[in-house]
Parts: sequence; C-alpha cells; structure tokens
Amino acid sequence: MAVEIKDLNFQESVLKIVKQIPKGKLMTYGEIARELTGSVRAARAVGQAVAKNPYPVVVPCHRVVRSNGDVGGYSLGVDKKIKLLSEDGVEIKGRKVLNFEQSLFLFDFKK
DNA sequence: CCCATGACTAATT
DNA sequence: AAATTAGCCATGG
Repeated sequence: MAVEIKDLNFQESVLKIVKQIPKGKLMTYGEIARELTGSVRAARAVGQAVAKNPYPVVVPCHRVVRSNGDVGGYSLGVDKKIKLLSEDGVEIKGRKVLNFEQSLFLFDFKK
C-alpha cells in the first residue's frame, strides 16, 4: 500500500505548469496538453495526470477547466472546485465559467 | 503487448 | 444550446 514513487514524467510536467497559474486565472487541459505534447489531443492524458493530484491545494488544479468553459471535474468534487474558483474571484454559473475566455491565463510562452 | 479507464476536445445531430 | 459520437493520449492491470 505504500505509495509508489513513480512521479517524474508527464504528470510532474503537468503539475509544474498548473502551479504557474496565478490566482483568478484559468487554464484549459488542452492548452496544457499543447504545451507538453504540442497537441491538444493529449488533453485527456493531462486530465488523468491531475486526476491523481498528489498535492491537492498545493497545486491550484481547480484553476484548470474545460475548453468549452465548463468547470470540468475535481478530485475533491466539482462543488469544491467551483467554491475555490469563486474564492479566486471567478464567477461560475451552474457548471460554466462566466467571462471564461477573459479569465484565461496565457501560458508563459515568451520563453 | 492488448484492453480498459478517464478532471478532455471537436464535430455532429 | 444541449446531447451524442468518435478520436486521442498517458497510465495501470
């Protein structure tokens, strides 16, 4: 039952990016996927990576939403996710984010 | 190596 | 605008 030490990979990369999301900003799984694999197709893999979420709260994974503006899911429950987003100042309507594209965080691609 | 699963996305209906 | 379908990718058994 001891937790396996298998980090260091796709998952860590995802977490690293998510950690960079400032408060009040949002990011989509697709964008993260594109940063890692260069394609939006790995969005699911990204979702899986954060789904393990080894460090809840430490990593603001609640700031990662769907590309269509839907809040998506959350390990601790979508309810919790919405609450945290509200705390960040992000308005949520039902399961959709208001001003979604407006609150989007453009990843640091100035490189 | 093959199969199943999932915090996704885009295209259709 | 909401629901359905199909496609894609990493991870685990």
